[in-house]
Amino acid sequence: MLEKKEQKRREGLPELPNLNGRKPVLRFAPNPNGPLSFGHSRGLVINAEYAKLHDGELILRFDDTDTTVKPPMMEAYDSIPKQQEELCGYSAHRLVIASERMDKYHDYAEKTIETDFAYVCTCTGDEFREFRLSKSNCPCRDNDVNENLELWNKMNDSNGFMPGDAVLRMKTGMDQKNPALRDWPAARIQTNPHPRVGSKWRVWPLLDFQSAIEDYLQGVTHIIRGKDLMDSTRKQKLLYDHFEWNYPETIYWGRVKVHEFGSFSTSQMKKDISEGVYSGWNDPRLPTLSALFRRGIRPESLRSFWIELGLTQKDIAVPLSTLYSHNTKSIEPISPRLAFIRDPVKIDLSGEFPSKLVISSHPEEDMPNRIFEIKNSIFIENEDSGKPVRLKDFCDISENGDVESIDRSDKRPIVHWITEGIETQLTIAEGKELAHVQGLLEKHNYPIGTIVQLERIGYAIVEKDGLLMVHD
RNA sequence: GCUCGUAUAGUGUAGUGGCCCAUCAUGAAGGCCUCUCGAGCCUUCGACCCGGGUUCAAAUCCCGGUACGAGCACCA
Repeated sequence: MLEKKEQKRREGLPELPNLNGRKPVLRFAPNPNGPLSFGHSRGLVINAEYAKLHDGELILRFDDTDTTVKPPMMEAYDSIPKQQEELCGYSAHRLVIASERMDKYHDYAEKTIETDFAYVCTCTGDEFREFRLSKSNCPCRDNDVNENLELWNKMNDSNGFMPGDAVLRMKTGMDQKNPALRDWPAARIQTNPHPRVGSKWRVWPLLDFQSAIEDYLQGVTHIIRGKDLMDSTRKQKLLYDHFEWNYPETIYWGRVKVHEFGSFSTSQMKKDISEGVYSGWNDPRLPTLSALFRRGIRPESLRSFWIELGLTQKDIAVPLSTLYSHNTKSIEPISPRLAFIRDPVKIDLSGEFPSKLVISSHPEEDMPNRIFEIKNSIFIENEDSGKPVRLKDFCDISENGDVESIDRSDKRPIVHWITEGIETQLTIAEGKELAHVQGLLEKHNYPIGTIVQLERIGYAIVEKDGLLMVHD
């Protein structure tokens, strides 16, 4: 009999391919040349969710094998694990630091040489590019194993080759259809000291080699990576084939662009911060995780945001408002209401009205009440003045401040107001600019870091010296 | 140049031959509720890149276009 298949909308992340009852081992491998940013949060969230979903393991790996182009930043080794935990809700099961596993990479590099799957190439980059394009062998390819071993030693010898003089190449074949796969480079010489291990090593593996070896050693079952690394997968598979290892399942995603963030690179941010363009890594204008957290974007919002975007290979552009709508859902129930009066205008009240009001801090949730002692005047925003309005939770007044009704008597606009307040600055990150709005903030004693909702304005977070806009 | 990938409403996304005159979210418009321009609820708008082919039947398979993106680094 034919079974009717129920087609329901799939919720959440798609199934991990070829799991076959295994507990998956996933990894996220940032370069600690700077702190985590919005882009990293995708990899973190998706990998961590899968690991949690299937009771598997998450590996946090520092791919810190470049001391020249992307020199490691020591603080990042501390800040990244902390932020990983904050974002994912649990800390990674394993922490791997590539620079401390160099002996393994060297062992395997030597194995590739000994098994004649690698050779030391002393051609220049330009020379090799020609060979690659013309599918012709470079002269170094004919070195025998012993020659290669000798040259390898010379790469490792501080009196031997200098950076740029020689690289180790995998002998994948110059006749590969895909030019990217032709005898790809696996290791090169760097003499800049590494901040963690100094000058202990001279020959450092490149990503395709280091990552491939480490994934094997860690028993990684599933790799989730950008589709820009598709050729990386193919290169690594050739290495796995040589060692007769099984390559992990690989899932790719496309590029994500957030228009409001424009293009930031870690190195550019680093430069701008040192030049004082930004106040620090958590400057609200920056797309770093610390800035987002500071701005009141909650970890669970980032998680549901990325899960909803899913794992398609499409390159997508998402407006920040999508992230905000996720965030609103999580902060709305916990945000007490406060009045913030921009451009305040004092209104003298006349007529009958109570001298004390107790107003709730949230329309639905149970929160401590706000208590107002009302004297003879209140403040409203200039924009709301000059017309009859309803003071929210208080009374109807005329344009002159005559109290016309305690109960709501008509459909006049409802405005927020305040008896007295503290001169406060609200900071708003608008693209690459910071806008500041002065106003009178209702008295409160919420601690720093509390997200409040400024009535009729939006959400803001309490900072030491004022308010920082979350979003509206 | 070579190689690889992707194409469903404004934006994301579900959907792997019939349940799809296509899902959900977000957005926009309107309404309800509410003493916030917040939250919630309701309604409406809006899409299968193009052209062939296979098939009784295609968003789903095949071929060819087109568009966009990526790799070919001594970065990750």
